This record gives sequence, C-alpha cells and structure tokens, in this order.
Amino acid sequence: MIPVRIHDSLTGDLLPLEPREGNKVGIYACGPTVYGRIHVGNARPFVIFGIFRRFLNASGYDAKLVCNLTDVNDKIYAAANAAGLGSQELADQMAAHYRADTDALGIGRPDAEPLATGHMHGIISLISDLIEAGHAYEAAGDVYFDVRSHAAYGELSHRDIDQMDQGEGVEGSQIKRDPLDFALWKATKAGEDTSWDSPWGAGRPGWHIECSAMAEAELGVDFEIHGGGSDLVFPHHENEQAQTAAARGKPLARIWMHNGMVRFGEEKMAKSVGNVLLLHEAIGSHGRDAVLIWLLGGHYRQPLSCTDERFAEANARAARIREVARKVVPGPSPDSLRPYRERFFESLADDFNTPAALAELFGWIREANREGEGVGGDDLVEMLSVLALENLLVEVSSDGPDAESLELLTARESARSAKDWAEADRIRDDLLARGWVVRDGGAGPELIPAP
RNA sequence: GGCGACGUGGCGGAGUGGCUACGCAGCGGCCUGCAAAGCCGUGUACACCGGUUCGACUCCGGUCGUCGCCUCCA
Repeated sequence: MIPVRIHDSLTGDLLPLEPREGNKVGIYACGPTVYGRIHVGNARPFVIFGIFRRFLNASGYDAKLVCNLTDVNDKIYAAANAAGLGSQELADQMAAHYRADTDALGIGRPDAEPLATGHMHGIISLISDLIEAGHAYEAAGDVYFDVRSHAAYGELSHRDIDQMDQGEGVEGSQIKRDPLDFALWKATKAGEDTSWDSPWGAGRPGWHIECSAMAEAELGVDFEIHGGGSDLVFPHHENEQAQTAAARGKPLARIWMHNGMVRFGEEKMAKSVGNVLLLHEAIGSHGRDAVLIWLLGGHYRQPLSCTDERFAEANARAARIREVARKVVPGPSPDSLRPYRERFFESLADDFNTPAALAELFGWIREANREGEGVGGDDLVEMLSVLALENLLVEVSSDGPDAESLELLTARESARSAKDWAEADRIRDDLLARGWVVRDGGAGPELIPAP
C-alpha cells in the first residue's frame, strides 16, 4: 500500500487515507436521480471515483466502491407524470439507460449500486432511531430532522446555522420546528403513485436519509471516503453527515472528497439550466477515449469546461498514445523510463492529481519515442490500465489491410523506385481514400488506419 | 449578503519560495523524393497594487474579475 493523501472538504486539509481495517477502503459516491438520461457532468464523479478505485487497487488497497441510484424522488414523480408513465416504470427505464450509458465508458462497474427502493427497511429503521434519540420528530405524517438538536450541524459546509437564510414559504414551514429542519419521511401526497408503509403512515423517504442508510448498509459508518459533486456539499452531504452522526455517535465518513462542476459555456452544466451534453451523445460524437481523457485532463476538484475543442484535443492525445503503442514491445520497460512511472503513481497518490499523472505518462512516451523501436511496454500497460485506457494499446485494425490495398502499396513502391513521384503520390491518395495512411519508415512502408 | 474556490504563455491545464510540467496549436530544424509519424529547438507565462524575503508566480494584506453553494442538482 503506497501512502495516499486526499483533500477533505470538512477540514480543508490533505488527509492521509487510513483504512479502518487492513487494506480495505470503502468509498461511497452519490449517483444521480434517475429521471432522465445522464449528462457528462453526471459522468464526472462516476469516472473520477471509478478510476480512483482502479488506482487504489493497483496500489495495494482493496477498495469497495458504492454508487447509489436515487429512484424515489419528487423529480421522478413529475417526470413520470409528464411522460404518462408510472414513476417506478420511469425510474427503472432510466436506471437501465444509466447502466448502459456508463458501461460505454468502459471503466467497469462500481462494486455495489444500491437503489433507494431496495433499502426501505434500513431507511425506516434509521429514522426510528433518530426519533428515539430525540433528533427527529413526526408532524402530520412527515418526519423531520431537528437541526437544532445536533450542535455540529453546518460543519461540513462551513455554515453558521444562525446566519443561514431562513426565509419562509418553504415546504412544510408551518409544521416544522425550525425552517432549516429537513424531511426524513414525507407522507404520501395526491399524484404520487408509489408509497411505503411506515410507523408514521404511508409515505416515502427524503433524499438525504436514503444515502445515510444505503452507505451504512454497504460500508458501515466511519468509512474511509464519501464523495460526490461539490454541489452536494450543502444540503445533501451536510444532512447525511448530521443524520448518521446523530444516530450512531460516529461520523459517516473520514474523508469528504468532492469533484468540481463541469461547465458548459460560462456556467455549470445542469439539467435545470438546460445546457447539457448527454453522456451517450458525447461518446457517440467524440468517442469514449476522448471523453475519458478530457475528464482526466483536469484536476478533479477544479471546474472543467466542456467544448468541442476540448474533445478534439483529448482525441489528439489519444492518437499520440496509440502511436507509441505501435512500436512498444511486450516486456519490462528500461530503467531509464522508471522515474516517469514512479511519478505517475506519486501524482495519483497526491490528491489524485490526474493531469500531473498524464504529464508523466506523456513524459514516458516522449522518452520511449526517443529510444526508438523495441522499448519494453510494461510501464505503459500498467499506467494505461490504471486509467482504463489500455484499449489504446491494441491495434485498431483487427484485420489489417486488404489484399487490394497491399497491391497498391507494392505499386507505389515500384513508382518510387522509378522516381515517378506523381504516380506514387496518386497511389498514396488512393490508399487514404481506402482508409489507410502510408508511413515510410526505415524498415519500409507501413499502412496505418486513417484517423 | 454569508460560505467555498479560482484568476498561469495562442488555447487547455498542473505545480513550486530560487531549478523544463504536460497536451493541443504555431514557428524553425533533423529525418523523408515530398509528406505522415517521431525527435530537437523556440515564444519576455504566472490578474492588478502593496508588504514580508537575499529572492515570490508561489507567503501576507488589499483591489478588480470569474465560478460554485446558500432551492432540486454529479
């Protein structure tokens, strides 16, 4: 296990990753609410935490990544109504889309992907515990968390509870003890076609309590890392933290790891703003390699802009990797390239600095290109595997050039021998039209699939 | 208004109290019949103003600007 440090949103410090037990690391990253197709902003945490898990496993840890799906929620009721579907039907459909869309990223699935609807028992029992401990109260079939009963409330988002906007007109404001109290359980309302029985009557869980319950069921409490988008810090994670700490007397997680937002234009990409690029569209038009390299090209905590230029640039980077992969041979890499590999892992261990790691990868590539042919590729395979980019190593052309193209290549060689450059260049254009780029290397001409 | 973060070369994007990030694009060169690929070289980079320091892009203070959260949000 190499030492890993991660920035913690609660303390604002770089904290060492210290497993509770052996080399086991539990990571809970909040997934989307499934009421529509996900966009590339939603894909960022999926990729960040998915690749982070790969890095940890490659570094001697045994990481368990849990990414939940929220499949009960106001938005789902609204979207289902608009689509003329049952809410569970819509949620199931969109959950299936989510799995397919994220599968296309090719980074593997999380170790667990719990659904809120699959954890009703745990949710209800956690709410009961909170009521019993005096941190929650029932009111007209709803149950609310009593924010004033938990002194630490506000610690994660660094907010002073007394300075927070307590504007009225919020849902349930008449029956809540404090405007900041948030719903753990909501009594079923007209127009909602799903509900669950509880000690407080038929209803459904609030958003925040779902995650507290699912995280605990999968990872216990005081687990290593809780993550998600920075837009979840308040109120979602603040509330999760408060619920679990109030009910269990222990913090929910040791490190809070938040990724920055994807920007589209000058503002955050969000369904509510309407400025979204759907993940499957991005993969369809730019390829999954570009999407992945683009996401890894910025530090996870910083905002990241989404434009066609960025994807084109990412594709150019992918091409450079494929290029070196052509000349690398199986086997151990030379010692001279060792430092790049070392710094690649050091960068990832230092607050998961993927852009710095990529810089080392490209440093390795430059050195390997300088060495020429026959460089052992083990380092490259290792680094690309961590980033889920090992596919760049396999030759794109599964079948190789067809016979006719090879004949053209031979004909071009004859023309070149005869110094008939016009003919040679004409044949080269023909080959390009057939999808092959001619490359005259020292060992004779080679046909490379056109980009 | 409160809280959090950020302003780096043509673009994107790391990082550091004094030493080449890296990628994309440009320019020059090597290689090539010419290209392509690759390699080498190249561009007075660190918002502005003060301060601390032998020395600051890097630390401190202020100014301007941008973004996120404070409501559902990855």
